[in-house]
Amino acid sequence: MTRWLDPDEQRTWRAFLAASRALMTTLDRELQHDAGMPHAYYEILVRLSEVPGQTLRMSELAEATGSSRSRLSHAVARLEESGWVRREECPTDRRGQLAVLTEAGLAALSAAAPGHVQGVRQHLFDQLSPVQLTQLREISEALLHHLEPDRPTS
Amino acid sequence: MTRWLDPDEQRTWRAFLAASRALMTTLDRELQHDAGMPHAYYEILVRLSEVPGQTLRMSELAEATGSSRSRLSHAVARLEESGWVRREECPTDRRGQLAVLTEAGLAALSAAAPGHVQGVRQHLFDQLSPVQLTQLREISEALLHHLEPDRPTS
DNA sequence: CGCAATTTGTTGAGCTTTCAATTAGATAGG
DNA sequence: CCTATCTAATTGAAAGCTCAACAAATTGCG
Repeated sequence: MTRWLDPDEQRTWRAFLAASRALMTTLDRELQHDAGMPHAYYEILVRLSEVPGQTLRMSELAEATGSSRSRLSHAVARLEESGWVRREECPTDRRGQLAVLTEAGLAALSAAAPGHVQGVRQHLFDQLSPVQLTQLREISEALLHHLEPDRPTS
Repeated sequence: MTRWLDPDEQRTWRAFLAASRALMTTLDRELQHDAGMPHAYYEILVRLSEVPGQTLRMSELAEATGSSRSRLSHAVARLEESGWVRREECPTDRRGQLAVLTEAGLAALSAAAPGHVQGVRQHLFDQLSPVQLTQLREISEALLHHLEPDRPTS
C-alpha cells in the first residue's frame, strides 16, 4: 500500500533535488577551480577558523561539518598533506586527536573565501526574495530538526 | 570589497547546506541498503521507465538526471553490468547511443520504489506544512531557473 | 577492582565522481 | 566537395566517499 507522490509532490521533490544538486555542484566546481579544494574541505577549514585556538577534536569537527568520522579522517589526512591542518594529541583523552588549522590553512581559506561567498550570493541569495530566504531557513531548520537526531557516526 | 554574509544569511545558508546534505545522505544510504543502488542510479532507472519504449539517448538521459556525460557513461556501464540497462545503437545518428531499461531493471526499480517513496515522505513531506511545500517548490524552481542555463556538459 | 560495553579515531577496499583527453560522426561555409 | 568546427559519447587516472573491520582508550557497573 504505497502512497505514491502526486503530480504536485513529484514536481516539488524533483525541483528540490535538481536545484540543490545544481547549486552544490556549481559551488564545488568553482571552489575546486579557484582554490584547489572541494567544498567539503573548505567547510572543515571554516569550522576550524571559527573556534578559539583554531582547534577541534576530530569528533567535534565531524559533527560540525556533518560528515562521518571516516570521511573526516580521510579529509584531514589530505588537508595535512596540503599543510593546511595539522594533528595534535588530545591532552585529556588519549584516544583523541585535535585538528589544528595552520597558518597556511588560514591563508588558503582567506584566499578562497571572497570568491566562494560571491558564488553563494550569486547563485542563492541574489535569486530569492527576503521573504523566500526566511522561508528557506525555516524549511531547512525543520528538516534538520528531524534528520539531525539519528545521524550515523561511522 | 567582499560583501560577507551577515549572521542571518549565514544561518540560512548553513541550515540549507546541512539539511540538503543530511536528506541526501539519508536517502542514499536507505536506497543503497534496501535496493543495492545509489540514488543517482535509481534516478536513471526512473527516467528511463517514464518514457515510451523505456529508451533515451545518453545525452537526453544526462540532461534529465542532471549529470555530466562522463558520469552517465560510467553509471550506465555499471547498470549494464547489473543487467538493469542495455545499450543500443542510435538509428538516426551514428555517434549516438540509446540506453534501454531492461525487464530486470524495471523489476529492480519496482522493488526499490515503495521503500524510497516512503523515505522521501518521511524525511521531507511529513516534516513540512502544505504551505512550506509550495514555498519550497517556488524557491527550488527559482534557483533552477538561474542555474540550469549554463550547466557544463563535460 | 575488574571486565564488559562504549567511544574515538583510523584503515583499506571498493565504488562513484570529476577532469581532461580522445575518438568518431555530423554540420556549416566557402 | 572539403575542411574547420562542433557535438556525442567514452576512457583512464586521480580524487573523494562509504562501509565494515579494527585497535586503543575510557566508562559504567556489579
